[in-house]
Amino acid sequence: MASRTRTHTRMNRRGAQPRQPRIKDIAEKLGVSIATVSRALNDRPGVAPEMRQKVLELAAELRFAPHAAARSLSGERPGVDTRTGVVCFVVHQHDMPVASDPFYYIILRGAERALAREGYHVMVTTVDDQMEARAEGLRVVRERRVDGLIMAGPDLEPALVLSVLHDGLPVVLVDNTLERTPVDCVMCDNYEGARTAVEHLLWHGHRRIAFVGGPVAWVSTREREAGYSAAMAEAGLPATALHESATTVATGLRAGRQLFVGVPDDRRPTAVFAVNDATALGVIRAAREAGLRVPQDVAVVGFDDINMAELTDPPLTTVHIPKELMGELAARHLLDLIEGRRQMPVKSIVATTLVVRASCGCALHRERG
Amino acid sequence: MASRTRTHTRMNRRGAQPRQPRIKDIAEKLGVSIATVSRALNDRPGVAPEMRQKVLELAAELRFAPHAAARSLSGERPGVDTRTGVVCFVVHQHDMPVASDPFYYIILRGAERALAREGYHVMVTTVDDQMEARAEGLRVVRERRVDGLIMAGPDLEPALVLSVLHDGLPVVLVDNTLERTPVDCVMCDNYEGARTAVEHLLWHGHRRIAFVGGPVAWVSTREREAGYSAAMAEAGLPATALHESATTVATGLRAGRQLFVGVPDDRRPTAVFAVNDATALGVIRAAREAGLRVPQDVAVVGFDDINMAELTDPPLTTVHIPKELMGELAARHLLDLIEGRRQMPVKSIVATTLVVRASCGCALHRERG
DNA sequence: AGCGCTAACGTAAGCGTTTACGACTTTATT
DNA sequence: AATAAAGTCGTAAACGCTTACGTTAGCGCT
Repeated sequence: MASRTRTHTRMNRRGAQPRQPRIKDIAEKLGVSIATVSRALNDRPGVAPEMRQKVLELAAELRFAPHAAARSLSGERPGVDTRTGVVCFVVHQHDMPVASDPFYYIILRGAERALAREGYHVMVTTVDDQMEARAEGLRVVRERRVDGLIMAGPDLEPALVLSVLHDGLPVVLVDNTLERTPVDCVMCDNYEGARTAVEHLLWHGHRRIAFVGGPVAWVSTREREAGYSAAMAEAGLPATALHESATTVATGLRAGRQLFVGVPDDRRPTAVFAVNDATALGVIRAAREAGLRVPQDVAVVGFDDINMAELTDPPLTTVHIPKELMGELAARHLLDLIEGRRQMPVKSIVATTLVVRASCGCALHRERG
Repeated sequence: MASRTRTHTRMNRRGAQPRQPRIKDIAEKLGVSIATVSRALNDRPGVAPEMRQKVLELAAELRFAPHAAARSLSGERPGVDTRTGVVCFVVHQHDMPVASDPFYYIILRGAERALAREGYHVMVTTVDDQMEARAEGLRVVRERRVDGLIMAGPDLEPALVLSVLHDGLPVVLVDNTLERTPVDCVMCDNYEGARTAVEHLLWHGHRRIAFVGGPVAWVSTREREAGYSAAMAEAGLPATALHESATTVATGLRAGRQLFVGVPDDRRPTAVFAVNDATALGVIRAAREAGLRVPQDVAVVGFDDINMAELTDPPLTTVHIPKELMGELAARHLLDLIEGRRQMPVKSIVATTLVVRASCGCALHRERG
């Protein structure tokens, strides 16, 4: 029960300062009742225009801001708006060697901006693997009465998602889905992105193209592999897929070694499609270790288009994911649910685009090596 | 007044589900008063051990979680703990061409973990340049009664910081300071880091070393430039510093062009110390454009040690900043202030370390080009 | 037996806000 | 001119929780 403990220090730390104005202060200065002030501030009927005007002016002068906690507390009655104006962004972090992957934080930024525009605040919660989360659910949900959640991460515990869904809370998944479950989600087009990437490698003339993925439990791995397989099958070529326990430079390196060392030239893949950029970079390293040149001896394409993809060696050809847009979409979907504008869940898939740089061999084609 | 508007939809969206248990439910089932339940749950004296036990068991069984809003509302009385258990993480984003820099989000992650450990929740707020922030202050502070703030970003509006300080709220600055103001802050050792980096370039034999920085208004630029200047002065060499309007690949590129194109060989710098990694990578690009090899013709050292620094071309020699640690420290400082364990502000400076890779020329020295 | 004392619990007020309802005033209608 | 209707505002209860204070029961003591 890792609950915030109330210490012996029970002083109101703001006590020294003049405290923030309440509607009571406004009411007294205007000689009216607090009900009138509340109505005026909330644009409710039953207030004379001049009075409303006076209230708003005084409120602005006093820099009045309604006490959010009191406001939503007061609302906790049947038939009344009960929203808190707070949304929780949950990101699952593997306590693995910290991928240090800012992927989800860029999504967070996109979501935060869209939510702030509508007056909502965002609470961030990271949950890690052996968290007691499964046992006690999300504390933030039960204690803070958040209005909804955006959940991101490749291996969200389905039980966790289902538990908040069962509580009737609006949920939007990002970069993940839950089969057979009516839940909103925002994905990028993993399948088409992968397919396009592989087709590009095929266009380059490659025939032995390998796929390096993460855990099959991850949706992104499965969908990207499906796109890869489809492209290969269409070209009448066999598919060979490797699966690693994560998608980091380290796992890419390991997979790359498996593909390159001790493998005869005529069986070694001439191109690799990696499930993400970090993996791709690991594969490139492994190729170098094995004395292979990229892209001349092995072409490599990634997925994600991380910040520095154009500055790697060689500049990485990769499938761009519009991360901020995904965050913004997730926020908008969530707002639709919270404000009751929609009942049926929708799954959004944003388009990806192949960003052609050098690691696929295009620079060679253009005679600019 | 971009306030969350209450729509016409005034339904309690959770109404369908059985609502969460309140202490009243526990009290009724046990045939005691709510006061007793509250005391038992909060470890206050005046409850018989067996009764306390029964309350705790039933609470666990019902998955009871105290309503945080009600709890802190109830506390808003003189002489009583008024904390909300919520801390706000403010990050200033320039609405410039989106640096897309996850720097502050990695700090956020570090902070969030440390805060969660103590039972606090984190609210994220981004403020941008022309925000009404200056006019109306931080909404989240006034409405949500957060217990404290961690503020990050190179150009935090001092007025904004001062306004929350004036409200008596605990504040910790990260990667920034406020001169002549008693405020906690967590920095990395910009001066020593820069100095060490430049000394390394001097050790390589370079004499014409340029500095490419961001706005002088930014503390990081000033301190790193100071370290650079000190090292140069000590070596009896003149310093030449360029200042750009930001610290991105684009600004690095622009500065690099200024340093390299149309400059005679004997006046061109043979090494560049860049204020951060993005800038360094821009400089490297500019060098390439000018037909210069890195590190043979121009050595480059950065600052930050971004995720992909070892995978750039060439692998970037840079000064490592322990970002997660900075976030964790900021969180701990803030908790000290909130819980009243400390009055005097402290400034923490975490050590940086030079990570030697190839862009400084060390690979050549080791005869491993 | 009477006293004071303490432990255990109940009662009720209060935190800041919203809103149902009622009271009063003004205007419109007959 | 009487009355209904509409408009404006006040009163008070409620949201879930904490806590000051009051009450009761049990104890040991003289």
